[in-house]
Amino acid sequence: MRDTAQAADLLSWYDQHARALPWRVPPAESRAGHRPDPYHIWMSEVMLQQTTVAAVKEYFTRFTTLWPTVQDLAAADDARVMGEWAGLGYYARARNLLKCARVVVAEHNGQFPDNREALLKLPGIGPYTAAAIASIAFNRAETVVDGNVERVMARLFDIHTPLPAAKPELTEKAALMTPGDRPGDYAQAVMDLGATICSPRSPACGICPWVAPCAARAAGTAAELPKKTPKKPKPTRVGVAYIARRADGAFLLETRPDKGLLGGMLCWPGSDWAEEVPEHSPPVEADWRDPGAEALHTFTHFHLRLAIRVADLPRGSNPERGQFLPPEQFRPSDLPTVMRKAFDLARASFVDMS
DNA sequence: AAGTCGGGGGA
DNA sequence: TCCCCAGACTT
Repeated sequence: MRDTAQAADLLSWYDQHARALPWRVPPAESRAGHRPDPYHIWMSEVMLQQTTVAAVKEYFTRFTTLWPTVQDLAAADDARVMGEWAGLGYYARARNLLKCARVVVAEHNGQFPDNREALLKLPGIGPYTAAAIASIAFNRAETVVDGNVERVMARLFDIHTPLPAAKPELTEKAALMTPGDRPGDYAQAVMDLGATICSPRSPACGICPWVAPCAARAAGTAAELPKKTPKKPKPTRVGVAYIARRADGAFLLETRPDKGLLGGMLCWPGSDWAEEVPEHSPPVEADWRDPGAEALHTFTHFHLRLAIRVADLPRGSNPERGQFLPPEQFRPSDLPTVMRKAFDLARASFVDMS
């Protein structure tokens, strides 16, 4: 039942068209038996969860430069790692990244497990990432099922069941296609195919190595697959953020609790976010002014209109919330995007800031 | 099974 | 605008 001929067709396409990526071992070297650093594969795969290759590249280079080994990362300061992750989103990934690095060092002698089952036990590693590390880093015949693979399989077999209900069936088909030879290259090949040729809107069937066996191509349904169950509309929430600067240039900031939205991230103190601005008081008594602009931002499941208040504080100021960060310890790039937007709008209100 | 959790780029 | 992206985790 397993189809090795089609896998071979895809692999020869990959040998010619594999994208050069910072974490990737090119197919020529892979065929020669050279394996990538499991630490690099793990790092890239976690960053790539629901995130585009283009967005990940810079972060991957930065992280692996700052922390070249899993031991380096395990020893890193939490706030530093969260700050470097700022802007990439899904911040639970960064918290789990650190947890996972520390487990690998403490319980696995600094070596990533080489099989799917053991990898699955690690924080932040789910079915996809476990299969990706096992196949790509250790060349095990595990099947990766990401958004690309779901789309490719739905088309290859002309499956009209909507996602996520179709996931088990698509996973089964993907497993049947996975070869015993070069499974790591095959995993990357099938994802490259989905990313470059079997694209969501207008698939380039004319140059697809799998055009012959593709059932959706024959049926003329490729562009409308995979079907997905409709998603809910996003409500709008509102809130207020308070940006205060002390006379010595220190800003009043706080670190969010690990759980929930923007967990563990450096943020401006403020109200909760709801349909109406919740009852609240500013983090410190001050002459708050309104810069007259709101930060507009869209999260996964709601839109946010974040009003801003700005104040200059005297040296002896005693806030009820947050802590002062001196200017040499405050990098705006450590803020999640919505908070950086708010800061950019507030800058103009501090007359002596550019 | 459904909800939570970011952000950006392309159509 | 809307959709998508090398998903994981919680409820």
